[in-house]
Amino acid sequence: MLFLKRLPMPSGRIRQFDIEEALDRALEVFWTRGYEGSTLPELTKAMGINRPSLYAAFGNKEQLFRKALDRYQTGPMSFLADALSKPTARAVAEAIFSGFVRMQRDRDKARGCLIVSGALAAGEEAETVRRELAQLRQAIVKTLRERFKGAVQDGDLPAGTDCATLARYTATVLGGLAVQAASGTTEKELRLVSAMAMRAWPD
Amino acid sequence: MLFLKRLPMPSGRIRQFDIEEALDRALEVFWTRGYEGSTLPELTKAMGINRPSLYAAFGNKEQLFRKALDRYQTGPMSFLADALSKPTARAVAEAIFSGFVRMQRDRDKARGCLIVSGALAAGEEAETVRRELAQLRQAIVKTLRERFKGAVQDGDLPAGTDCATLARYTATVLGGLAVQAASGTTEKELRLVSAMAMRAWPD
DNA sequence: AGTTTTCTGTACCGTAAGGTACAATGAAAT
DNA sequence: ATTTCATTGTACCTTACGGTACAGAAAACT
Repeated sequence: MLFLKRLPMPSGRIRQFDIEEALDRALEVFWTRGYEGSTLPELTKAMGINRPSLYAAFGNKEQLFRKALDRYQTGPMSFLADALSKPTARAVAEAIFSGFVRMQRDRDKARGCLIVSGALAAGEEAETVRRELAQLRQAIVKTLRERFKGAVQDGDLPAGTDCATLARYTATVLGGLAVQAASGTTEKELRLVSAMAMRAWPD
Repeated sequence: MLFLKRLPMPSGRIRQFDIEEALDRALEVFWTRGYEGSTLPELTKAMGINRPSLYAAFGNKEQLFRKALDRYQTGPMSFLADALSKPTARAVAEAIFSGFVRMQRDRDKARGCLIVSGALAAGEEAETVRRELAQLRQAIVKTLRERFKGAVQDGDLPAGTDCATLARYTATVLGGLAVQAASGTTEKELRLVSAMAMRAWPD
């Protein structure tokens, strides 16, 4: 006899907080402080929950960071994936830069980019997170490269274009904008830099 | 009656280690781990000294970091100040990019740039260091802007050039290269990106 | 109603962080 | 040889970290 798994009928006390809202608050802390710089007291205070609730809902600090990172990519950073569907390679890059610059708007403490400042250099205990972020940055380069290769086949980009370098240049400017944003550079200034960066574009 | 200050005659046990060599080792640790990620055990082990020696010679962790940062600027990063004396604005930018790329050569763990990855986002206790690094990054932009303004007056750059944006673009690419280097991008790849970045240059 | 089950809050655990007291060491000065 | 005094090594301090035990609270099931 087979027993069907009862999916969502746990009984017991229901969660007193919204799990996605708490995740947004955690994201804000990680964004501002980085992975290592974010402490459990600061996280729990920002999330409005206590420690055992955090661990029950998210596992531990590292898993919480990963979930916040996912939410970052599908939320504030969603312009990146969206940009890929722009018609031309140039439009893709423009959408990425302008999307990032716009994302910095009205942001108080959490300036820059979580994928960059989450853990650029870190201690031994944060090595895993650091390495994962580095891989993610490289994965973004790879995605861009594939997109640009398609653009060459479409005749959008000139034949013989170095798509790998074009992708790395795009990622480099994006990362550079993140560093600038974290240094207090204003939105308007970032926009001017983005426009200048596009002058390097082929054609 | 005036007493002359006896300058270098302390008697007592002499220091058993070379203070500049120890500083170089500390720099390597900060470079790899960032300010927060560098622990006293790792620092003292790398420096080959014990804790009281470190505190006697350098003050504390924060002051040690500042001294390592100074040494970084006058050592590995000296190409930046040197680049300013290049004859043209374009040559300045080229020297900065190629200097940074060359600096990454033969570097094992300490990839990237201390000014960027030392403390991009950090906890409360590292706020001072983080802010100082952000100011330093902005100071670099200012220095470049002044250099480029001079280039306009020399007729090297076209009249009406937006020197502030040009300076910020240069710093953005440099910061982006630092992020890329910290992500494992190779020297050759960085060189190609640098060349592409120069395509945005005026004229 | 009572039982079950999950979440919440307090209070705590072990560990590691940055920093220091203090006695021992050893080179220079007398 | 003795005194002097900064450096060295051990051992320790306080504090804060990430993580958890456990009892109380509250919603669903019987």
